[in-house]
Amino acid sequence: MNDTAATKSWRRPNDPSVLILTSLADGAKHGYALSKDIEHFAGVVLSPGTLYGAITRLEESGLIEPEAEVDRRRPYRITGAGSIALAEVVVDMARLAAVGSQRLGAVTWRFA
Amino acid sequence: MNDTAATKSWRRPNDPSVLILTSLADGAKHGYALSKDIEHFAGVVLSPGTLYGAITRLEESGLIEPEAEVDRRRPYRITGAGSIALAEVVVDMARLAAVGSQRLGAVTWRFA
DNA sequence: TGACGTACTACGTGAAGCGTAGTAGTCTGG
DNA sequence: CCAGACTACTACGCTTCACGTAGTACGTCA
Repeated sequence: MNDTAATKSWRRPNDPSVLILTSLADGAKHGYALSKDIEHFAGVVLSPGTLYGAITRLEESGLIEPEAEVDRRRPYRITGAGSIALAEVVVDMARLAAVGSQRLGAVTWRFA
Repeated sequence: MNDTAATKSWRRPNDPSVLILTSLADGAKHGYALSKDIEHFAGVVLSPGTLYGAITRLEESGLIEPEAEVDRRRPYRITGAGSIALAEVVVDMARLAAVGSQRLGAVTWRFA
């Protein structure tokens, strides 16, 4: 359907990548701030290994890029490609959620 | 937030499990039919290894259960626990998609 | 000054995605 | 009537990633 080669290569795994992109979508953040933000909006705590591993892979894929290091904070910002990829994933997730709820038969929709 | 122990243990990986549950949500199907249905509604082709591996794990988790084998078709049906789990995932996905689209700033919503 | 919060790096393990190959039955058409 | 396509799986192996644990280091506040 969609699924460009680039998309496929990083969308494969779970979702820490998606969570990171989502978090960066409203402004650059460094690792620790990311983990706090994600914990806040998704209720998921990513351990350092997961977090920085995913960050490294996202950077290698060109979906996020580092800003100038301040103190020992290394902030990252989402790239254009990253925004596009995130948008695609968001649409896919929404569609899948729609199909799921439809097939389950009228799920009570409540997201705060 | 939510995330019961059971949920966590199988939600970890990617999504073939979610796709399978979604597909089974509107009726029992055997492996091959599943793969066709998933290809149809999600545009994703799962290779046998992925498909039957995920099926096995879902069965071990009690989220789906086999029906009587007819011919050489082994149909599976979603269990109560499976429906609940799927509903949770659907809500999570929808919420994540909502946050993502919000942060991206008004994504054009179009799911056929 | 020592405990706590911040901000990472490094490393190892296990599980799962994914593909490839192989088996076997059925069904269709030339 | 047999070759090829479709159906429906099983078995195996590779690679990647999630995830955790441990460790380093700096700042701050009591």
